[in-house]
Amino acid sequence: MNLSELRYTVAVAQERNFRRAAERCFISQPALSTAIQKLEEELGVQIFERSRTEVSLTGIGERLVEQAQRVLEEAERVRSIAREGRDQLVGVLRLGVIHTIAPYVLPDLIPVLHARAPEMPLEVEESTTAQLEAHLKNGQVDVVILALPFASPGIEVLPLYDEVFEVVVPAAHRWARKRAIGAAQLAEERVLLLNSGHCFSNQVAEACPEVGRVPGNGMTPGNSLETIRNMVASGSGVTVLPATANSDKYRSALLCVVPFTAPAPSRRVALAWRRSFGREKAVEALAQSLRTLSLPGVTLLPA
Amino acid sequence: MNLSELRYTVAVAQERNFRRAAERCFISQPALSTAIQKLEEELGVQIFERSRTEVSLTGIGERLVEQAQRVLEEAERVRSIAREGRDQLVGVLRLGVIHTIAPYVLPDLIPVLHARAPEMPLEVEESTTAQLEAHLKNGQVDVVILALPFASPGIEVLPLYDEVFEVVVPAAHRWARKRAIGAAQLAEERVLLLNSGHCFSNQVAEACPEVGRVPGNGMTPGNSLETIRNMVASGSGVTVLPATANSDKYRSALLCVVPFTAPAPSRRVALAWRRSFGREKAVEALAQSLRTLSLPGVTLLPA
DNA sequence: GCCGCGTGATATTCTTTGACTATCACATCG
DNA sequence: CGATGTGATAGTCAAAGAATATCACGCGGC
Repeated sequence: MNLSELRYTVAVAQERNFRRAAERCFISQPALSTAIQKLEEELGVQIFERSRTEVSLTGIGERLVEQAQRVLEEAERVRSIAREGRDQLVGVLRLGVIHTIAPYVLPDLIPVLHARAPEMPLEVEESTTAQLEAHLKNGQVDVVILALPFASPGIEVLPLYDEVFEVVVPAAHRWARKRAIGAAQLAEERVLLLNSGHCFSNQVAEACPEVGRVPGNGMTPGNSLETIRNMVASGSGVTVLPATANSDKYRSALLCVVPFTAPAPSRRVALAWRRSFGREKAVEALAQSLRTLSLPGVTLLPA
Repeated sequence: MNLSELRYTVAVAQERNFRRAAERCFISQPALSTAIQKLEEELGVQIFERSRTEVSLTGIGERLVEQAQRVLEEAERVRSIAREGRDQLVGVLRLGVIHTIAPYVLPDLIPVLHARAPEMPLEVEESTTAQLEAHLKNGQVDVVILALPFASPGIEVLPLYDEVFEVVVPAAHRWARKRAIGAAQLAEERVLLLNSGHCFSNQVAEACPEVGRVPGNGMTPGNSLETIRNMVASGSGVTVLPATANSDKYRSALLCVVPFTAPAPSRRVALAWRRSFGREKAVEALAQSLRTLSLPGVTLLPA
């Protein structure tokens, strides 16, 4: 039994004539006859009574045709579901974002992406790179916004922009008026950083090796740069933040942002997704949307 | 898209592993892979995400699999309906019977046939041979009980039994005490018969040509031999009835039944059905049931 | 860090299936 | 009685579906 046979059966039932039914099915009459015979044989039941003059349904044939129609309708719904799903910009996109990017990029990103792909709701997971990598691989998220370096088998990576780091000190700090600060100078201060589960802390430590030598650094619990910013404002020390975390929105009278002396340390932000994730258009829409945001301290990479 | 592809898709969705799914479908893994690819291609949608390590459903894939299952369920119901219909002794049998047989045979036939085929309800149409032939050919009835001669293209005929004719006269009639009456003698009397739409009247007229010469004969309106019997009881004339119409059940003090002198005229009763009517078992059950009735004046024919 | 294992994809071959054309057998109708 | 229209049958062929053999690629153990 296959869908063609059911389609032919319904056609014969409606036309009550093999030739006309065959025409309607775009096949020859013998092909139709043998198809119906094959189905009747397989089902072990006579569906039609053929006299020379006319075709009629047997009692059981009537029930079978009715049910065959139901099968064909449900099959048609498969096609219609597929039609709906054809647009890659339709359907939930599960997006992972590292803690040190999410709060500073998502508020701007979401409206832009929504304008570009209005039928693609986001489900956002904010976490660490390690966690997001695992969830990316097991399919719990589809695309991740993270900082390089990052590589993983089966995972595609698209670098998007570079973002400089900046020093944040209390407003009353002796560095508050400085034009720029060298990385080595950070060794003089207590530098508050997120714990080492966060790539950003490691990148700061790498860019400013002197920081690592100061005891008490890098011990902050929690996952939020905002906590650190508050601690700095309260005079617990200084910190280094990515530029997007220092946009006007986060300005405070208690804090001063001071750039690094050139070359300022920075991180490269990228998208990552499973190579097998089929919705390239969705990834592209996300990348384009991120590129159109004008974020402070950010240099776009060529597409 | 065909049912196999849907079946394979559901299997992969359940196993989340092409090899195991292929095994469950009794096909090779490559065959499964290509089948799924073909379906995805046709639908223009990716159903599964294949990483080296595991298979998972895309968003649209989940909906498609669910719908595919629905299609398969409905297809399975086609098979189950066919299974039910496989028994030819299940389902309505539309039976046509001529007026001069129905009232005398059906009351005995129905319980016997019901015992033989309890799941085969009868729909009975009582009519003339001409009308029944038309209804048989256009499918309004399936099998007909009638009197020979009868032949029609595409119609199968099975003779069942011979039934003698008998003369019926009022109890006070001068023939009431006779042992037998010759056909020619009927010319002496007013013989009441059904109108010529009924084969029985014609057969009587043929067996007793003298009857035709008496004016006023064969004019009875209506389709019932009982009307004629009542007319005879009331003294309007005499008549000829088939033996089954004279069983004990219909005996009356006002009437006497007198046999013809040998060789008594008779009619041959038969079944007729469309050659294309597939339920030979149902016809056979009907024939066997009729043979087991012990009807008066009836001689069974060899099967 | 390399090798073996398990995964799905691909290439090639072969069988099966579905469809075509040509033709038949049969009933109907002028 | 021949013309017409019906579904069935015969013979042929191309396309679909499946099998075997093999590949490419992650992963996990040593």
